[in-house]
Amino acid sequence: MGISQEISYRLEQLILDGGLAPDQKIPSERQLAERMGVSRAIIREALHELQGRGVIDTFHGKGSFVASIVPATRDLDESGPLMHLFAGHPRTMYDLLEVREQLEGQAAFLAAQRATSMDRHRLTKAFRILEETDPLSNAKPDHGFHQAIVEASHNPILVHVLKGLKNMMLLSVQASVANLNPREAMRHSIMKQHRRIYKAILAGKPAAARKAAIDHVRFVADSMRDLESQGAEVIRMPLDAKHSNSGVTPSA
Amino acid sequence: MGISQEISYRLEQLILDGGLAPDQKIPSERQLAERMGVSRAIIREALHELQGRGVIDTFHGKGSFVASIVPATRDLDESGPLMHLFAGHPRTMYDLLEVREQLEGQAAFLAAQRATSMDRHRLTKAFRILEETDPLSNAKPDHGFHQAIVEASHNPILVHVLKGLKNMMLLSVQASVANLNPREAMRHSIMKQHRRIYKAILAGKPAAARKAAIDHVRFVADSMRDLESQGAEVIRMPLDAKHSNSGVTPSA
DNA sequence: AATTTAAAACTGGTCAGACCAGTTGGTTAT
DNA sequence: ATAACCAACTGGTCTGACCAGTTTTAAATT
Repeated sequence: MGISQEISYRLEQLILDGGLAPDQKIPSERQLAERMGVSRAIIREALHELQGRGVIDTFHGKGSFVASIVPATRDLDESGPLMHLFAGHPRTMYDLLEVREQLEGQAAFLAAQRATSMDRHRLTKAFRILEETDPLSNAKPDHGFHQAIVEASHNPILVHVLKGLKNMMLLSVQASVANLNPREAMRHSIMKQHRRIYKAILAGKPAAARKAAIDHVRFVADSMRDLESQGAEVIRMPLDAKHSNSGVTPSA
Repeated sequence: MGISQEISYRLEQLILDGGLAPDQKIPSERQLAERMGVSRAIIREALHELQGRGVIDTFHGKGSFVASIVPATRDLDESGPLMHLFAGHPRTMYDLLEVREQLEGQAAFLAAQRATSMDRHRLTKAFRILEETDPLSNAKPDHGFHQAIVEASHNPILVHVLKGLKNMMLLSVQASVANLNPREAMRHSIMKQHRRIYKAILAGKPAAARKAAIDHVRFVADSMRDLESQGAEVIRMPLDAKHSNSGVTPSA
């Protein structure tokens, strides 16, 4: 074991021992370096390791903080530690949609055959809000609707996985639906798709619900693809050299 | 995000997408530094992050290597509390399978339409090993086969999600397939299913591949359900730190 | 020639000091 | 009081050197 490992171990120990509580600030790299009698490079390497393990989060100019153990279901604030990794890759958006397609489909399927009366009530409520809002200017209702569906599936794993994917989604693109071209035809299509999903679930038709959900996601994906081919800037990709610190700021 | 993160993303993507296979050596730090146009310090920090996530292992004087799949990656450790919540609840197993069903299906689908010649080669290799081994006494070949499929899908997100699910799987039950009742009929069924998946992918028939994969997972799930109803002890929950191996040895 | 040995030539590990780039808070000028 | 500004934080990156294992190469010995 190198010194770097030892340091990360000691830091981790420090955190776990209660010396440092979640969201608490960690001493600066220079301080740690001096206090532990080691170069700053080592400290940085150790911190990166902890960062990789999701133990801490680091912010330029502010410092490093102990990661909160539980994401706390906040809106778009934080996502899984590992999730950040894929975000920013150009292809990631479509990779995500390919996975989401199936999962949303399965969620709708299960919802259709498992939704309780309370689920149906919540779903209806979410759907009404959705219908009353412009789906292209506000993504939240859309969010709520899909969330209601997956929760009605009564599969915690599914809920968890989709939540993770949705977080990644937000990191890859500002807001999937919101960025779509506000053409009237498209707006109408999306509403129609939502209604189709909703009705299928309420009617207790799993197969139909699945198909409707899959078609919906696929439609969104295709729309984005079209937009992109038209030169619209939907996807950010800071991969190569002159990356310009694009897009999503955690605190905003 | 800093350059350091970007580098680790790029490396990660490279590894997950099959550019670098497990146990394969990663270029030296100095090489990477020059090739990616950054300082060696950055490379080291990026590597430490991957190291923290268990993606790679580093040895003084030798180099860094892609970690073998086996070691308990802290991947979905983000769901730490979640894990503890889920594990122990028998239903979790089936929740997992419900999700996996779709994902494996999608993986097979994509593999069928995207697999390169190298993918096919790896898949074939994995399949041969699978056929030569008793699927009920050793879960590793099964693992390898499914892994080869999902990697051939060329969707890093899918790879990641399925890996996470698989980890949760291992926590819920020692070894899904391995614990099945070694009835001759079942053994034959499973082999047949594997072959069906394999052929569909090689033949480039996405729809058929998906169906085969879904049927396979569903079959396993049903088998477990049957077993459980017969009073067999299928579901275990080892999550505790101490008890190392009481009962079934994962044949490590 | 075959074998042993020693020396390059790798690899990662650590250090030092410098400079860039965000963030923050206090001081000053308005 | 408010705005503008500057100084002192914070992390981010670069450079080049040197130490410490490992492997390869070439010389020395048998």
